Amino acid sequence: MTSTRATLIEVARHAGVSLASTSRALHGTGASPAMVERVRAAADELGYSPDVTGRSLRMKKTFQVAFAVADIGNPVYVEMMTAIHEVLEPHGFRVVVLSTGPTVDSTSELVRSLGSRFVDGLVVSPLRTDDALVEEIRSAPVPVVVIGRALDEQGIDSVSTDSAGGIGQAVRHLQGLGRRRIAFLNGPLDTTPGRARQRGFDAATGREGSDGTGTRALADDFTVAAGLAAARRLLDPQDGSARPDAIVAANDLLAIGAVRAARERGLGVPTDVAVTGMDDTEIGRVYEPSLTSVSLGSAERGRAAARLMLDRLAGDAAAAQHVAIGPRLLVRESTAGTTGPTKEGA
Amino acid sequence: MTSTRATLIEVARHAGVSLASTSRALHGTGASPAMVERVRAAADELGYSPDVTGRSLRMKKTFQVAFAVADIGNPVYVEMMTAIHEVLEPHGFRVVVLSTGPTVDSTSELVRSLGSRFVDGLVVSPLRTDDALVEEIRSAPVPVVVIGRALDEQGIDSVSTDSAGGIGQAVRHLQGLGRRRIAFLNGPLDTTPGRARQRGFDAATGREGSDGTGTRALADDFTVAAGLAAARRLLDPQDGSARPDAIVAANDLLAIGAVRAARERGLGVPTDVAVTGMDDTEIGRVYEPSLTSVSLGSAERGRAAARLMLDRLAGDAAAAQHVAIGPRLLVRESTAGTTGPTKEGA
DNA sequence: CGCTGAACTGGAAACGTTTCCAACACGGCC
DNA sequence: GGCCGTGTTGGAAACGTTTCCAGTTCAGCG
Repeated sequence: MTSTRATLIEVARHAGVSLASTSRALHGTGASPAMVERVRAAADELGYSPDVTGRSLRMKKTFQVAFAVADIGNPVYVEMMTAIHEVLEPHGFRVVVLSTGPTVDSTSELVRSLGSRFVDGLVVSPLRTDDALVEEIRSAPVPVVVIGRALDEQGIDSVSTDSAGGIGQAVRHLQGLGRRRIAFLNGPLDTTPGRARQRGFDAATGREGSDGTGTRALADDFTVAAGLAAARRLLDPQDGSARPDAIVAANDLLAIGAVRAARERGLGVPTDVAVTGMDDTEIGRVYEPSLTSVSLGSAERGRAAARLMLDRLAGDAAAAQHVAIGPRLLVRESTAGTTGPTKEGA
Repeated sequence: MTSTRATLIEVARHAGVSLASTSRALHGTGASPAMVERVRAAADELGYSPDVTGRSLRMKKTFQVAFAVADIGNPVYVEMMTAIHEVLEPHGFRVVVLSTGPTVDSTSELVRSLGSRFVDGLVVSPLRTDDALVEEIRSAPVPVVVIGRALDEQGIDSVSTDSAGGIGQAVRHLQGLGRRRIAFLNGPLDTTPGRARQRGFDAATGREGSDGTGTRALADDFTVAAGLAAARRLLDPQDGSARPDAIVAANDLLAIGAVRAARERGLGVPTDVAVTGMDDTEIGRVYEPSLTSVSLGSAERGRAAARLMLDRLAGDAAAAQHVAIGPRLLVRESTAGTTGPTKEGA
C-alpha cells in the first residue's frame, strides 16, 4: 500500500512476531505451521518481496552466474547462452552476460574482477588462452567452467568438443564420396578453433596424400566475406595445380563464402565442388544449398557447462570434471547427390 | 596472500586509518592525497577488491540492468541485447538476461519480481501486452523501458519502430518496379508484430486495388518452414486468380521460405517473383539471392532503449520519453535487376 | 592572539537479511 | 515430581560497504 517497499522488519511488526521467526517462516525451516500461516498472511498483506541485496550479503551468494565470451552476437555463443539460461533458470540462477574482450589479458582481468563477488560462478569460452590465464582461472575466487579446452588436469571444470576430429569426419565423408582433391578453408590460425581445426585437417589428410589434397587457404576472419575472398584463391588454379573438387570450411560462414566463390566461377555445388561447413548454424540449415556441416553441439556444450556449474555450486567439492561432446556430421545438400530446387548447370 | 578475501576493514587496519577514510580514499571524495596514497598502497598489497553485495545493500543500487524477451535466441533480440550491452557496459552496468515467457501473465510476474531489487532497471520487449501489464509496468519498483509500442502517454519510457510503415515502404518499392500483383506473406495475427504488419499492408494496398494485390497467406509461425508452406499456397493459383509477381514477407525467414517456394515452381527471383523480407538479418544478407529487407533497426532500438535507461537511472526525473526508429528499406538482389551468380532459368 | 571556516578524519549508524545462541514451554519418562 | 530432550521462539550479531555527524587540525584574517 505504502509507496515504499515493505521490509522484513515491517512484516515482523505487522505479524507481531520476531524478525528471526519471520525469516524462518518465509524461507528457512523450523517454524510452526501456525507461525508460517501468520507470517505469510502479514507478508501478503504488505506485498512483501525479499530484498536480494541484503540476502546476498548475508548468505554470500548472489544467485547469479556469468557467461562470458568475446562476441555475444556469434550464433554459436548465442546457442550456448540460451542453453545455459535454460538449465540455470529453473534452479533460481540468473544469467549475467559479460564480454571477455578479444585478448588474453582482458580475459584475465575479467576473471580477476570476479573478486567483487557479483556472481557465484563463471562460464567462459575464451578465444585464446595461455598458461597465465589458466592459472588465473584455477585460483579464481569463484567456480569457473571453461568451454573450449579440456582442463581437468589443471584442476578446472571444462567442456570441450573435438573440432579436429570433426574436420576429420568431414574429410572422410568427402573421400567416401570419391572426392580426392580436398582443400581446406580455415580462419586465422592464432585462434584456438583455427588451430585445432588445422590440426584436424592435417591429421585427416596426412595419411593419404592424393594430389591437391592439403591445399589450404586462410581467411582473415570467420566471416562470409573473408571466406569468399579466400575461396576465390582456392578455386583459381594459380600454380597449375588441379582445382579442388571439395572444400572443407572451418565454419558455416566460410562455407557459404566458398559456395559463392564456386558459383561465381560457374561451378556447381556439390556437383563440381562439394562444400562442408562446421557449427551447424541456422544459417547453414536454411541456405541454398543447405550446408553439410559438422555440429559441435553448441547447445549441448552450454548445457553441460551449466550442469557442471550447478554441481560445483552445490558444493560437492570434488575433482575437476571434464565433459567431451562428440562432433556429429550432418549431411545436407552441399555434399549430397541432389541440391534440391536450385538448378546448377555443369 | 591469504586464501580468504581481504575486506575493507582489513585494508583500514593495514593502512592504520579508519574505515571511513579508507572507503573515501578508494571511492568517495574528500580524502587528502596522502591518505589516498596510503590506502591505495595497502589495498594493492592485500589484493583488495570491493565486495559489491555490501555496496549494493548500502547504496541501494545493483549496477545491473535486465533485458527480458520471450525468445533469447531470436536474432532480432540478440542484436538488441548486444547493443544494450555495448551502451551499458562502459557505464559500469552489467546486463542480466531474463525470459518473459510467452504469455502476458508471465511477463507481469517478471515485472513484479523486480521488487526483489536484483536489478536497477529493466528493458523489456514483450510479445503481447494488455492494459493490466501496462499498469504493472508503470507502477514497477524500478525503471522500465519498453521496446515495442509507444507508451510515453502512459508514463512509460518506450522505443518503437514503424513496422506497418516499413511494410508500406516495401509495397511501394515493388510498385515502383512495376509489380502489380503483390501478395502478403504474414505470420500469426495474434502477435503484436503480426498485427502491425498486416495493418501496414492493408493500408499500403488499400488505395490501389489492382488485381491480385491483397492476396494473403498466413504462416503458422515466423519460420522458414512455415513460410515455405504458406508461400506454396500463395503461388499455386487455386482459384484461377493470377499468380503474384511479388511477395512481401513479414520476416526474413518467411521471405526465404517464399524464395524456396518460387524456385520449386521454376520461377526466377526476382525475375518472375520479387520478394522482400523484414528485419535485415544476417541470414538475409548472406542468402542467395540476398534479400531486399526492411530494417527495423534492432541494434538502434536497443541502443535507444539503453540510453533511455541511463537517463532514467541518472535520476533526471522527467516525463516519460519515447523514441521512434524509422524503418529503412534495403534493396538487394531479391528485388533488384540482377541476382548475381545464381542462374535462374526461365 | 583569537576567531572563523575549510579541509580532513574517525566513530558509529545504516542498508535488509539470515542464523547463532539462549530462553522457554511442554510432553514423556524415570 | 523432577529431569531431559524436542520443538519453537526472540534477541542480537553478522555480512561489507557508504555516509552522517561530530571532532580535530590548521591556515587565514581581523
